[in-house]
Amino acid sequence: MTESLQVASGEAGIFEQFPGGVFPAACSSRVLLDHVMSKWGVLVLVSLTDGPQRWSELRRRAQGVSEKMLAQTLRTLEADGLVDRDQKPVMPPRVDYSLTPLGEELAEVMVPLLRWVGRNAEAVIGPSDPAGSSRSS
Amino acid sequence: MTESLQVASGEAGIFEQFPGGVFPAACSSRVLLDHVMSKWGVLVLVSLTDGPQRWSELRRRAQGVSEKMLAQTLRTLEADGLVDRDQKPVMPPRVDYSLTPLGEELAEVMVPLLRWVGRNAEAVIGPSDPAGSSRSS
DNA sequence: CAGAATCCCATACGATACTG
DNA sequence: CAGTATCGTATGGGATTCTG
Repeated sequence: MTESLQVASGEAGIFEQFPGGVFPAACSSRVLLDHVMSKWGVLVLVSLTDGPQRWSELRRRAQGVSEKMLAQTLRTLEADGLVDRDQKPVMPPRVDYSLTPLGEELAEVMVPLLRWVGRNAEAVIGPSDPAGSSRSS
Repeated sequence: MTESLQVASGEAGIFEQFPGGVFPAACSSRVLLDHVMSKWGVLVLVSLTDGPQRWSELRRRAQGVSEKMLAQTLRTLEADGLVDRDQKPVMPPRVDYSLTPLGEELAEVMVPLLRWVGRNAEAVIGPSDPAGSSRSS
């Protein structure tokens, strides 16, 4: 039971990498983890899996994202070298976002996770009960 | 380029599952995604990969987590059927947390992502510059 | 169309104190 | 030890307005 996961992941456990804890607090891993696992970061990255997309396209596909958060997310991912921004000097302006090679690499390990969530969400959470299991405080 | 990811993930693209967008807003997938990708949810799940652990152990390993957030995270993950809570009726109290079979399944797709982040964090973020790439607003 | 800037609120989160 | 309860702050994040 305990070691099955480490075998399944193909190599030794993740804790050989970080013996003291999961990830040391306040290290670069935590920062990147927060960027990448952020609510909108995940959706943007996975959306771009489908190929280069424009701003308005991303807004539609990552349903519910505000302009502010989309801009902030894209700037963060771009600064991290995961997303490429291609602005065409035309009028009206046209900007295409796409995954960098590094971003594609990340997406390769992200997509299986998303697919798992998609498969198991209804069984775990329920058909349509967003309030049911998010009772905080 | 565009389709390489879908090939790499072993099956068709994730968008056959959700043609309209990444995930429809306000559906169960989003809820589970938020639970699972939450800052502490990730660390707790991955920490439990190493086997059953006690409350105080989890607090130490998920460095920086507050008691409040650890409790909240564990309750959410338990309600989702990802984490099992085993309270022994002894004094002083002893509680062991472990992954359920479903949780182990999730961890199997989560660990590769964490390993990728661990490998690439320094190259992407920098050795120790948490402020450098998180300039928001 | 593709954003930037501003305002403002909800809540995520941490610190502290208390309990079984 | 393993939590709960309460409080205060920081920040995430939406709505709106403005610009090239």
